[in-house]
Amino acid sequence: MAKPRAAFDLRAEERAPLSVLVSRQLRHAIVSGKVSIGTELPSEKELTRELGVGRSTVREALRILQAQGLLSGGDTVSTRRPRVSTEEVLSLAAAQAMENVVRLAQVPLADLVELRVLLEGAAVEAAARTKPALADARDAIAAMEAAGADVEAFRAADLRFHRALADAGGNAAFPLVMGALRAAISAHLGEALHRAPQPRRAITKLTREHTAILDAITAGHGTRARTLITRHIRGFYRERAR
Amino acid sequence: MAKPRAAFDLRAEERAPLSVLVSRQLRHAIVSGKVSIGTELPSEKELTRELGVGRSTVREALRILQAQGLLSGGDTVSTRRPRVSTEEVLSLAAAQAMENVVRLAQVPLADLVELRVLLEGAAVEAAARTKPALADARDAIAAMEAAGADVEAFRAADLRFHRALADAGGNAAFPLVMGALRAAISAHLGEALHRAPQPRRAITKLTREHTAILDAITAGHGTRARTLITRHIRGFYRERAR
DNA sequence: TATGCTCACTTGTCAGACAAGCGGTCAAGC
DNA sequence: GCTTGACCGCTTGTCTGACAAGTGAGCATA
Repeated sequence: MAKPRAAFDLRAEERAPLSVLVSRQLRHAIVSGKVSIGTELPSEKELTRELGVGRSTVREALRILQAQGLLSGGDTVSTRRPRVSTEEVLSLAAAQAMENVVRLAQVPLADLVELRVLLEGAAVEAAARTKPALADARDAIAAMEAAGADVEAFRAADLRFHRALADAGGNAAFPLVMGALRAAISAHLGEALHRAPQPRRAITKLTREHTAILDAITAGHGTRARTLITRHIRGFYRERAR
Repeated sequence: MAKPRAAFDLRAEERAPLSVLVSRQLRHAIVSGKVSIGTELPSEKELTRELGVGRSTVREALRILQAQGLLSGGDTVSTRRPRVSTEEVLSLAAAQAMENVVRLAQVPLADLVELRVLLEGAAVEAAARTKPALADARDAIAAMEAAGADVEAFRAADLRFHRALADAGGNAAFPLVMGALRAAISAHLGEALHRAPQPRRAITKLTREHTAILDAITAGHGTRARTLITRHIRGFYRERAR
């Protein structure tokens, strides 16, 4: 296709652009842990030399990895070297991917909400059994009580609370899926809470529900916690969604 | 940063490479449905003209969207125009993103399996209530019975069966998450079935379990179906893993 | 010692070049 | 008339060279 094609021994079978091959190679090095999290990559020119391909190719490969979330751009503007992402960034990328699918496939909001109910229900039930530390959830509730009518502050605290619950389930996969779900859901829902006629009242009600859920967990009442959170989530969406 | 910067009225606040801006713009056009699925994009040169940016920039933007799964390369080799992806392709990309996270975050296999149990359990329970058409699942079982000792054929049929169950749950979000999970799980597990000492026997056993699950669903025994599939999945992974 | 200047290096972007493959046109041959 | 083969343009993939702008390190000066 182009000139040198470097020292790659690509099987003629596998017809993929060089840039894709390069990105795969780098991806493999990353996910296999060969280069650790937070590492700065060499400059583009160095990569050009090391990989034996042109800079455009290297750049395209980097862009692919960046889009997949495996690399995240540095903070400075001009000298920013891409770094191997933290899982934080990566799960953000996964969330966005999920959101893309959900939007393109036009998954109904109700289905997303039911999935959320299922996951969070399972998480709180597990938490009631294992009784992990729930300081974060407690803090979040305190923040909600302090929020008053500040919708934005409440939203942030609500996020923290539900994330804490997902973590408390003890299953590392839950928070990841929940994160993806959250992005997809809020894409549907937008800023529904802002449209509430009486934000202060709504916030108070939701906060009370949160407290009840947390109490049920700490008391070890798994089934009750599940019922409460199911009602909590369903109720919220029933009210807000259209 | 570069020369023309085109007719974009980007706020100086938002410091992002032009290629990223372009990709965002295109992404928006896609997910908002402005360009429909399967549409072929204009050639790179045309995009260059339309967007007022250089070809490298356009190419990087396209690569980003491709990595996100929003665009998929055509089938021909040289004249392949990127097309707006089907959800099929997109959910594949989401699956890969999920896999990245899972591997980098080192989510334990057991957690993934439990999540799968939860989802499929809920799906079959729902299916037992709603009794949707399950012809696909039945076909898949027939294919398994015909597979004999052909591990690859069995795997394909197994995939179809479980996908059919996920679909049967009636929740459009399930199959998407399941797809993502599957990629992550098989990344962990590799080709475990191939290592089974007696593939034929293992296949027969699994097929029997599948049949029992399907029967329970069609009989409307939701709880039983859930129990069976839970055992089925857990058992499989307990045997295969490690 | 603190401050400011200069310079090398980096990324972002563009323009131009070429190889290879695909599709259509058009003429020659049956 | 229909098939076949050469040819030409367009497209993608890749490389190279160029330049603007920003960053940071080293160095000179107050």
